[in-house]
Amino acid sequence: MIKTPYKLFFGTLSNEIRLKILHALAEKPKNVTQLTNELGFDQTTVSKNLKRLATCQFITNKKIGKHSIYSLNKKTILPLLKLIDRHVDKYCKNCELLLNERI
Amino acid sequence: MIKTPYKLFFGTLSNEIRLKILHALAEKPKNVTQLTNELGFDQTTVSKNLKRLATCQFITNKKIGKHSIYSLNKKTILPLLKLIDRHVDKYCKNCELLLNERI
DNA sequence: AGTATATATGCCATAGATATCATATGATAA
DNA sequence: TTATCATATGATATCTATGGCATATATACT
Repeated sequence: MIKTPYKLFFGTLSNEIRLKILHALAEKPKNVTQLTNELGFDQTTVSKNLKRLATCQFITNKKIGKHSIYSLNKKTILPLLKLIDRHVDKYCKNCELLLNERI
Repeated sequence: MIKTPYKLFFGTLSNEIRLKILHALAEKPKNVTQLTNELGFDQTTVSKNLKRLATCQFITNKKIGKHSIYSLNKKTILPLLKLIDRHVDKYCKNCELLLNERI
């Protein structure tokens, strides 16, 4: 059980697959099959992670026929990632090193 | 092994204890003992989570004698939390409901 | 109806993250 | 030096989160 929005939201963003999905959707809206082919994960894995991203409203979806098309919520995600990028730039130039050790 | 900065940073923020530490440090800089007493966790737990927060530069520390004083990096953390707050306000008014179910 | 395609959900083994115990290191004072 | 306080680290048991299998649901077409 997730207790706070912060934990829910940041937890959603701390997953490689979900980050890749966000990246893939940054280009343009895509359906599940497209994402599955592009990313190479199981379709059920993609679906579940899409659900979690949608729950957080980081993405939205629109059903058209059999297809479920997901779009990035750019208004939130882009500033969020930009903030982290600026933080890395400003404070974590040597961050690469830390990534190789367990913290 | 943590592979990307995003996963590292967002993972750091998706933990109750670390969020509480950030909240406690928002008030003023504190040392490990103060935080331990205030939050009620084991001292070693507090120390380790402080380390991870410091690794991400979300907090900084200054050693004075035997004491290690930690301060919030307000320039990053405050805008970050504000961004999430605005997102919740804008898109996730009913978010409380989702928090009670597994995603 | 049946078939094919697209997406979603329940279950579960397992990988990953976590808190705590025991212990170590460091710093100050007697 | 020894004792004490403050903080940090290593090992480990436990808990959580995860991806993928099997399956279910949904939609469209014949």
